[in-house]
Amino acid sequence: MEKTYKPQKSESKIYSLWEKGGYFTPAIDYTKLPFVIIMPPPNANGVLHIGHAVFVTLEDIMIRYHRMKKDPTLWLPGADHAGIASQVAYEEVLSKQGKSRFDLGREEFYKQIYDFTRRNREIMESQLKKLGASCDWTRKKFTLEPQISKAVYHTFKKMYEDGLIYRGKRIINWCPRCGTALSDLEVKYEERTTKLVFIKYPIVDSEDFIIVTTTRPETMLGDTAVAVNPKDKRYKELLEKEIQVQLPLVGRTIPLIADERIEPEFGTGAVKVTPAHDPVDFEIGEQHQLPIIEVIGKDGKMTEKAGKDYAGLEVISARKKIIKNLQEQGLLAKQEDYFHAVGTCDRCHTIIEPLVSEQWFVKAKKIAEPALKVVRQKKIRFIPSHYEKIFFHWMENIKDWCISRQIWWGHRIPVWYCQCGEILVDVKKPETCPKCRKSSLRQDPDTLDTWFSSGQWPFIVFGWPEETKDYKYFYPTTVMETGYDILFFWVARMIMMGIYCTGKIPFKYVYLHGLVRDKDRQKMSKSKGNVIDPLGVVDLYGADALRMALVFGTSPGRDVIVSEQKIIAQRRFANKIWNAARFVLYHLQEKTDFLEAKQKDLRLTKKDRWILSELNSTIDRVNRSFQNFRFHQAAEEIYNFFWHKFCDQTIEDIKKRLFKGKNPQDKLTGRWVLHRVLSTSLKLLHPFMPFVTEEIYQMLPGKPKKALIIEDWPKRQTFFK
RNA sequence: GGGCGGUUAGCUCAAUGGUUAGAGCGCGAAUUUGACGUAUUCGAGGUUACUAGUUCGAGUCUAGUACCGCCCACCA
Repeated sequence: MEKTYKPQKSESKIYSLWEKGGYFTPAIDYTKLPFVIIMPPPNANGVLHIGHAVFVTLEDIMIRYHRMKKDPTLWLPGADHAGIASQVAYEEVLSKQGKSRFDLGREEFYKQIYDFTRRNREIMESQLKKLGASCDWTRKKFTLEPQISKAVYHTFKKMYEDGLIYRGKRIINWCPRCGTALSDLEVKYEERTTKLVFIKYPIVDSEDFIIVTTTRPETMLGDTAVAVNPKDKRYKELLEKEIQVQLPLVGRTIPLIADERIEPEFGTGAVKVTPAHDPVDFEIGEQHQLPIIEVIGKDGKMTEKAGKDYAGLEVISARKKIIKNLQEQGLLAKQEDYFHAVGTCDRCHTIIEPLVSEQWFVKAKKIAEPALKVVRQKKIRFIPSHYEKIFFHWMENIKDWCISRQIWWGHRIPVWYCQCGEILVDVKKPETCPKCRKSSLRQDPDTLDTWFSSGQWPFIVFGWPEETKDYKYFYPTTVMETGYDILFFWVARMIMMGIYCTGKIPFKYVYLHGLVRDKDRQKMSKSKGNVIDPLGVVDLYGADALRMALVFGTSPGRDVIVSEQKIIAQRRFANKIWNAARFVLYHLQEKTDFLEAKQKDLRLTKKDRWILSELNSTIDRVNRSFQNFRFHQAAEEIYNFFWHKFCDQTIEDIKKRLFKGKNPQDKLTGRWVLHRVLSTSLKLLHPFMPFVTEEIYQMLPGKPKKALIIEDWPKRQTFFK
């Protein structure tokens, strides 16, 4: 054995030993309940980062533990096409070549991005292996493969027929850069300083004005009313008179209306109403039946309806021009600095334009109710449990979910339009229109929100809606382990869609981990230059050290702090295990009589009995920690036991006996204790540090199994004198 | 505006109402020991943010205060 542990020499060899053994594929056993984790499919638009290493570590720990406990254990790997994210990523690649997706055309673009994601998937797969992920590669899935697409279409059709999916012209979040609608969740609010503008709107047949307050003066061109709170005394008289005001610069007259939603304390208490470009105004407009005048287009520029002075201008330049023109006409009351949150695109940080547009929506409230119910009934448990409250709060206030995206990369919406006006929803293109019998059907050009498909992941990976053997045995799954940052995006949707589609909860436990931060608690990002590349760490210090560093000193739901120091500390531990084993194996190989030794052959000392009892209580504590999803605690227990009890005390103690002892029975006992404690420790350590423990196990004399990965999880054992 | 967390050693974090509140790193000292210098041994370092309560017993439970962080949200 080498003097120090060299992970580079063992890891790939060990991984292929496991792969060749077929240990990652569970045997279906109807007499047993399976333990199942569906891997959160990494986005196929890049390589793995440290955040992925966190989920690999946590999930692999659970998987290896349950596999050793002899539960039929399945960890199903996959990859996500990640609609907008991948399209944005590939458009960046193209723009470096001076091209856009329009230069390629839809078909070619799709083909290229497919290749791009396929290459990434191959890299990711090899990276997962380097991290030691013991997932079942025979069952790996990709969200855009035909069988998955078919299931996604099936769900769309089912929901459409059940009236849960509808098409409507409503106000949505539009990213002018990505050129697509977004769901509310994909809008990130960023605090910015802008101007709060006070504009005088002249009252018709009067010398007076109403001063409105706005942060978006350019949208005034599309105003169709001015609104105040009905309880606002300042405007009581004007409301009673049912006055009209004249829209500055445009000249149109618009009514003064009353609406409860207007806060009298804000600005002057009077607000312009632009149903086409503000979500609240849209609602007010619907209620008061106001016309919708769209003055900003999907390109982020002013439209024809904005008038010839402004048409074609970017929003920002239109704003400047409007302020200037208002000022010239003496209609600008004042301007002040204003600090508030503006919606930006989650992917590209461009300011979101609320626009009225025809899109597909899911009636979320309907499917949210049963999801809320099962969590309230504790049929699904969150770890840590306080995320339940966060989940409730979001689910109780859920709004309709816009699922159509004007991008090319993703599942194309399974809807066909006929010239006769008929809308056909099906899993595949209908031959002819059943109404007019024409065959010139045109498919909806849009694609589905990525989360619409990933929301079905826990069951479509098993071939649902077919009642496959896998589906029947492995679904519902056991644990959904993922980051808290996608609780709403993903977890909530999986629960809703799981119950809706299959009538079953998709998983029993939701374990949420935190974000990875550096030792100064900074989020890791390329621009900050503080990213830790997990594969670089593996090459330098070994996968075991990385895994242990990611679990040590963390707790569920809390952010994970990693530093190189912490990884180095765990590499030292791997080396400690190695060297302890080196010592023990040296003595075990000398004489293997301990393998046949019965209890009566042994003469256990007080210290021997102490370490055996410590081993027992370590097993108990580790088991308890596993039951409570406290993996860090389990890791720390074994670390402490192995290093500070077994190495520091027992090995030092038995060392004397083996070198200087005269009595062969004492020596045999020493070897027996060393073997017993080392081999049990290897099992306890294996879920956390699979490589070094397997490497040592392979050298263990009289090993009962071909590999440690399929060993039996240790049980407490009682020894008498 | 609403909600959810956090505040424990110099730093980053653990701790299921129950011994003397623990790790890692860092710091100080010793040790070349027959597995390990990527080491070992020993040590210093804490009013568990603050105030009041519940309890035989509180870092842990309750209420409040102060800071810090995150999430959600239609003050335009």
